[in-house]
Amino acid sequence: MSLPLSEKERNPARSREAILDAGEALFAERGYEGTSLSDVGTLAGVSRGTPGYFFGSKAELYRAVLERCFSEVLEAVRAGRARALASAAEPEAILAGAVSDYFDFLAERPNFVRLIEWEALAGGTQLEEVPPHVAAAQEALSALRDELAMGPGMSQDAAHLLLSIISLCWFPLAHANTVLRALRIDPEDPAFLEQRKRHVIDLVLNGLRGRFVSAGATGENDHD
Amino acid sequence: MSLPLSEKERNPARSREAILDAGEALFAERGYEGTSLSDVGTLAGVSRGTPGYFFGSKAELYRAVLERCFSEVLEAVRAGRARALASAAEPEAILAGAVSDYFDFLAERPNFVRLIEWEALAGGTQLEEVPPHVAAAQEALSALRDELAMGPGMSQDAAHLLLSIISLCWFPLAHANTVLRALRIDPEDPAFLEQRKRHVIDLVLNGLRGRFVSAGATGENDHD
DNA sequence: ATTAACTTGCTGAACGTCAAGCAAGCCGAC
DNA sequence: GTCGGCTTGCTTGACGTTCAGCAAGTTAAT
Repeated sequence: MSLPLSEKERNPARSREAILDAGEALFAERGYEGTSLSDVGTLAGVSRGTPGYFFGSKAELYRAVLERCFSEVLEAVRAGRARALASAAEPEAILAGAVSDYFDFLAERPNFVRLIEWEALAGGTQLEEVPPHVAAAQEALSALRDELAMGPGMSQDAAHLLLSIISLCWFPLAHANTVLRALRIDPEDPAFLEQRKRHVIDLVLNGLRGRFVSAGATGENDHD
Repeated sequence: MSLPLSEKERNPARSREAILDAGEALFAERGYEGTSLSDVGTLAGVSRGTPGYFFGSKAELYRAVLERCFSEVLEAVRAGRARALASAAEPEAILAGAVSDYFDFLAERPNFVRLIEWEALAGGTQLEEVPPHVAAAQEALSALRDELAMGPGMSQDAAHLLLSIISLCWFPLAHANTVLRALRIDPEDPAFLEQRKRHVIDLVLNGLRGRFVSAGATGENDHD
């Protein structure tokens, strides 16, 4: 009979998790170079050397953090896709809902956004070796193609649309300290976030209707 | 009479410039923490200590790099605005041209994009103290408001539209190594860039027409 | 000769990694 | 049941490297 493991006992599983959590927080906050294993240890409540003991090296700890993060993302993509497939709503409403979900997903995961921003600057070399990353992107792309029932000729359009959705949702989160601040926008303001989400969805839907739908059936975004 | 200053003579102005150039390249490539003054000196063709001699400290060199970068940006914004004011074209065409120009501007300045990405992750604390940064954003916003002849009630819409334009142009450049690679897009491909630019302009124009313009006058983007 | 434009040597701090050490649990022998 | 040896979890000290900043030195221009 194993008791719930009091705070002070040995517990490798909990130590591992604590180190992963601390690593995620610190790598997201300060980047790979800006984070020392000593800091990770301190934040995790273990000693200087323990992160190295469990993960072998700083690089491997970093990769483990990325891996765990992207598994969560991939899961979310699959869940979203399943929900879309099961839904009886029309494509526009489904797309609007998906954009809304993605927007919220990112807004709730600043660590994820920042980790990828660091990776983008570092060249994305670590990211390539994290399988769920590519899988998540590819599955999202397939889902969008399927949902929009696009012919093979329009597959480029799906990629562009997906890229635009990601750009629009992502950028305000990544650049709260630069562009948004210069524009005197407070990214914490929930009113801004709501306006923003609506604006993004409108842009995407208008873009989707594009040149072949007249401007009659607008004005209702009945997602959420 | 001063000759064109041969390569080896002393020349503080040229050394300063060389150090600024090297600093810009290295800070953009590796970030503030990842760049050593020794590296800057080597790339600038001077010794280890010279960057410190001219700029006092690493932090001040960094700020000087940002300052020079943003002066260029501010100049470009003002030039663009002047061109728009002098143009007799209709607002849509002017907006399309401005988006196209901004798109190209960013694509030609990877250092600028990367410097700001690093700043975004560092909290933007240095950026705040670089006056041209805020000025450029504010002037771009005013220009957009003026151009679209927006009433005071729609000023939020102008900010959102500007933010969207920036997001759409910026993101593919910043995330060539992460999202684009996962989507199997080659960001170097000129065909992609052209498609992308068109897509962004279409999104923006469709978004602008929004709900009050019918889908008749589309299909021609006669900018460039 | 004096000043400005550099260069070189040095110092102290920070960091990743490795190796040694210690303590807590486990397990079979008795 | 307890004792001795072994493994595992974790800490601490040490080494080599890197770097920013300073100080002292050296060379070129005026």
